Amino acid sequence: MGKCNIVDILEEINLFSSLSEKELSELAILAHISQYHKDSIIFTQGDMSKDLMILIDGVVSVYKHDSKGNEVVIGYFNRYSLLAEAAILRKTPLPSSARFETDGSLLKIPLDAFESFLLSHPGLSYELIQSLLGKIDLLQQNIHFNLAATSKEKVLNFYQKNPKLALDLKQYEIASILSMTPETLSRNISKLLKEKKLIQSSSGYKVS
Amino acid sequence: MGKCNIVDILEEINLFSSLSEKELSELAILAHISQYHKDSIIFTQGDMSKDLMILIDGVVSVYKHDSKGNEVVIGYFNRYSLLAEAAILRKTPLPSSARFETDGSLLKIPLDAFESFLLSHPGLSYELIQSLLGKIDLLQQNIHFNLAATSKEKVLNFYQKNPKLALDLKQYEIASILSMTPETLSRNISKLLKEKKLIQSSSGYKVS
DNA sequence: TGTAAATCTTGATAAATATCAATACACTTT
DNA sequence: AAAGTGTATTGATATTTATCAAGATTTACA
Repeated sequence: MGKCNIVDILEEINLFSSLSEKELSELAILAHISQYHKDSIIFTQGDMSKDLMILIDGVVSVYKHDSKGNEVVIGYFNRYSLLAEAAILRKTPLPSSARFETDGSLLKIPLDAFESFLLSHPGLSYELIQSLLGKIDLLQQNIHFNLAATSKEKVLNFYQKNPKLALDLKQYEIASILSMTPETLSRNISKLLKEKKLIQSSSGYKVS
Repeated sequence: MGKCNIVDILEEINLFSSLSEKELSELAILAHISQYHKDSIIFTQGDMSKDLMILIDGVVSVYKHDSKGNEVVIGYFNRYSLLAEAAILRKTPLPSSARFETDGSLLKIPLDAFESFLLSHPGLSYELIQSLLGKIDLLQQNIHFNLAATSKEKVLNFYQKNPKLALDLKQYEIASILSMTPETLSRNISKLLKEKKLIQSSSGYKVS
């Protein structure tokens, strides 16, 4: 904490790519970094946040609880992801909870400071808009896919799009992301292996 | 077309609420309005659009085709909705198709003109960000809901959230939005009527 | 008003996924 | 190597939703 250079970190974040060194150091004064241990809860559904949060290190899972109390994982995030930015910027209660799955750290910028910074730095608005557009795109893909796809298609798509994540996660964790049971996932993996759409490698499954 | 005053229309659009009369008339020079008849196709999945599109009048349905070729309606839009803004602003192919369900009209602003206008009017960036955040919120709610909900919950939720739309649409259209069959919708309406969670009124169903 | 077309409902059956239970496998720890 | 724990697979069954087919109801309009 004390010894990390916040400017160096800010430089890596796409959202801030339009800012000069000088502007970055102004921003650095507003921001601070917090360290977290594995399994720390970052926020809980219904919370309000006064800080914008950017994940700097580690893996974070974002999840909700369904009507039966089951945890449904919405997604896993890593380095330089904005967390729950829509609710935070709109000052509405957070729609989900988040937890560190590994040790990690978070950059926090007080929302009011960020907002005035935004007003005085038009280039930042542009980057923020791009970032939000990217998010909308992802969400829309997600919706369309989930509407149209069978379990088998979801499984294949997951391994195609997240080969790296697939290696790290347990099957029951993948099942939770795909909102199906581990049994259904297992059965569909078997089918895809038989159809040679997935191939088994030493440490997991690969596509093709 | 000839006789509508574009400035008057622009004034009604939230996105442009921060602009002065003078700025609105600058923008009006860039924009134009097109009239459409019922059933006109506005764009087709895969198209690129060089114009930002804002719905001025009429009802537009946005839809995709699933793997079996069935049309899946993603949503119905009315007055002052931005259409497919994420793909258009990112200059990526449109992820869905859109069609007028009634006669109507569309305001179009060439994308490059809009972009330079955006750069020179920071207040507009702010409004655009708010609009995008609202969209993200909606999409996230949609995802979370669809993950967790049974058909019956989806039906009840639809009538709660869209009482007005529910009156206008045929049941098979509602079924398509909820991505279930008309039969399933009909059976769930019956159940909800029995449980008195929906009440039958002269011209449709109401909640409670 | 009467008829045809469109829409909605109901029933029987099929298909997909969840649930529950048992077993198999893999990785630690000793 | 054996025991134990966590994870994955398999089978039997239940539940949910889709599909197909037939009827009932509503709407349009001639």
